[in-house]
Amino acid sequence: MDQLKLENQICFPFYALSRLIIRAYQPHLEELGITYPQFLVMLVLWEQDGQSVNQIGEKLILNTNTITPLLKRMEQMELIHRRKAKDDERKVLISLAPKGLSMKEKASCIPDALLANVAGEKIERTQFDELKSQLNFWIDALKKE
Amino acid sequence: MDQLKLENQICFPFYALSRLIIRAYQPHLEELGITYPQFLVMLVLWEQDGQSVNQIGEKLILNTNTITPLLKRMEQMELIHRRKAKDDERKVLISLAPKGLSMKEKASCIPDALLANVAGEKIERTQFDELKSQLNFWIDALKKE
DNA sequence: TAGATTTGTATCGCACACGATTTAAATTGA
DNA sequence: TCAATTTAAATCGTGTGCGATACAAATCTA
Repeated sequence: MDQLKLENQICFPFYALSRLIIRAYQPHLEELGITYPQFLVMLVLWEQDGQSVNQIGEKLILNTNTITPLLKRMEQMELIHRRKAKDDERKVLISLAPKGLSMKEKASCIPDALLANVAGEKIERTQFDELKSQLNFWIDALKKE
Repeated sequence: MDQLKLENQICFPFYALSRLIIRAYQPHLEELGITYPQFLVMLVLWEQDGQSVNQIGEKLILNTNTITPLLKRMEQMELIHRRKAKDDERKVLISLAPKGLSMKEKASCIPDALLANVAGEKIERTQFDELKSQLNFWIDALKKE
């Protein structure tokens, strides 16, 4: 029955780390006035402005029932605009509002600030990329389920 | 500005994997009638029965404002009992009810079933432990924040 | 081309997460 | 010893996540 011990679970560390990471982000994101999932949406839009709800959801692996209210809150905050696509009235296109666009500069230092805080100089770049590719292997495996 | 690309974030994979893992667990946990966080509480109690709310929260890295309602739901389902500690009336001790205790046997096959489904034979035990120890390094680093 | 199906988004209900605050019991200290 | 402090849970409000469902626009098909 040892596989039922918490310390022997591979899944719990992912669950715990995910929340700890979001916690670590929070003081930085508070200055921007957004949450972590909202920050992820901003990342996706900064990379490519004007995407449909579905496109954003696929990249973040989130369903519309999560993203729709999230985007509405971001619209309220005047970070983004929501408008129907002309070629397909079912689609809702999300684009950056001025406030959301200008936030990019302030956000650019966050990833580095976090790494500096948490890992110090202990993490090597190569070790880092190795870990990331391992994580992506798992993500792909689980997405196919 | 490349560090603002989603694919260059180390944090997003953890966030995504955490949710994908919970998704993968769900069909197995559905048979038991519990959720993933509830399953984690069961793991903690199966390992050691009769712990305080705080003790459980520390192990799962969750605050009482998350655990208290979660435990109340589990009490409703007759999986656990909640009673005040005799030596310290502030503490609420959580213990396994018969239904929660007998669930252990049915749950014992879940971890293996998941690994078999997802990873097939591709994951070596050693690689597995290596990953786990890396995750724990990060967890410890972030818990100290 | 009209009815059936698919697609894109939204809605509903429930269960986490968590910051901030509250309450009551236990402990501390002048 | 008794008021101040600390500690353990609970409560409140907001924001995700997600299964199930609804609904309208677009597409398919007989």
